[in-house]
Amino acid sequence: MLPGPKLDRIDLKILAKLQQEGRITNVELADAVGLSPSPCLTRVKRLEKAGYITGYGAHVNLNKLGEFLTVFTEVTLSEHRRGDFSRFESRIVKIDEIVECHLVSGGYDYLLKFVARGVSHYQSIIEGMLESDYGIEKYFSYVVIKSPFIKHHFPIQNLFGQTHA
Amino acid sequence: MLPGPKLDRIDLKILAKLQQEGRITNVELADAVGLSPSPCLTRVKRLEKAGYITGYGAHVNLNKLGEFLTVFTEVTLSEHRRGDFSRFESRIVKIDEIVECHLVSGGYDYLLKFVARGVSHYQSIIEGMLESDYGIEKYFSYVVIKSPFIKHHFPIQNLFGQTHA
DNA sequence: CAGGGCGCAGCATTTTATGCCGCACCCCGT
DNA sequence: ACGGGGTGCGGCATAAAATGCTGCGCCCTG
Repeated sequence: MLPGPKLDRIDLKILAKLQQEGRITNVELADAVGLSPSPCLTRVKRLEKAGYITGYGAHVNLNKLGEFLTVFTEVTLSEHRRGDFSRFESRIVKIDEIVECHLVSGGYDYLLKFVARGVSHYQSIIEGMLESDYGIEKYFSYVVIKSPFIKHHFPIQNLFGQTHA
Repeated sequence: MLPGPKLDRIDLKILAKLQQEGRITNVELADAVGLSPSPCLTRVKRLEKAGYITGYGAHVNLNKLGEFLTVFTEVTLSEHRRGDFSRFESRIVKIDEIVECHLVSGGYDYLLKFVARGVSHYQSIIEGMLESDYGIEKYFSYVVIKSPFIKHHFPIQNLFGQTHA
């Protein structure tokens, strides 16, 4: 038994492949994982329906679109009661420019990732958050100068099997 | 052939759509952006070739695969000479478990994102980096407890037009 | 050893991808 | 204003892929 309840080796190969080539044809995918198209498609549909695959997306090169600003922002909430977290989360998810939200352990509460037109745009979003009742005690911004790499996939092969390969 | 004004409104709609539905059929995409399939496909191919679209990927639900560890790590290099940065970057890109690398302004140099099997796995990777000559002066780890949301797309519509729509 | 269920390959049909063609529109030069 | 050239679009024909159906072999179980 490899992973959780119902994923075999072939399922993992499918996930790994689709993670890196999301628009591969089912015919090619089937060949890559050693199945014929029919059962391969069946598995993909099953993985989608079961929630292992939550969607597909093109990787758009932001830098080619223009000069935009990416910022990682550390946020500390002023209160840490039941509800303060969910309230904060439910509000920021509506802000398009906040593309990621992580609750972390350590010196602060949330690590957010922003994508904005520039510093003034970013600043206006932050100010809006401070003025409204988001429950923010303090924040700190780390402007991204460059992203040497962003792999759009995690190492499925390393997360499994590595121990008894 | 300057890289800027090569994209018209339709191109942006294509990018926005593919960002969120990377496996949409060309027929549906064409309909969504108001073109017939032929010119739509031509544009997509052009956007891919020109580097606006760098690839496609499935969004795999890591949590459903098991209990894994995601960590954001702040790294400060010991030296900041020409070459120290590129050397560091060229080495860490080879580590599968490091899925993102951002050079930031502020209190440290790099913000890295790790995905590992657990703390011991993460620790072994970090130790390997410290023992080898990566040029790391110090680091700090922020373990991700939960990721309330990760949008796999940035707000193309907001980054444009908002100012002169 | 026999019965039942599951997953796979093969096949037929529908849908999509892709390349080709002629037409309309726009920009330019005359 | 008129004519020529280039670009991009829609329509059409063909190749390829997606999809649903069917029968077979394997494995578990009694």
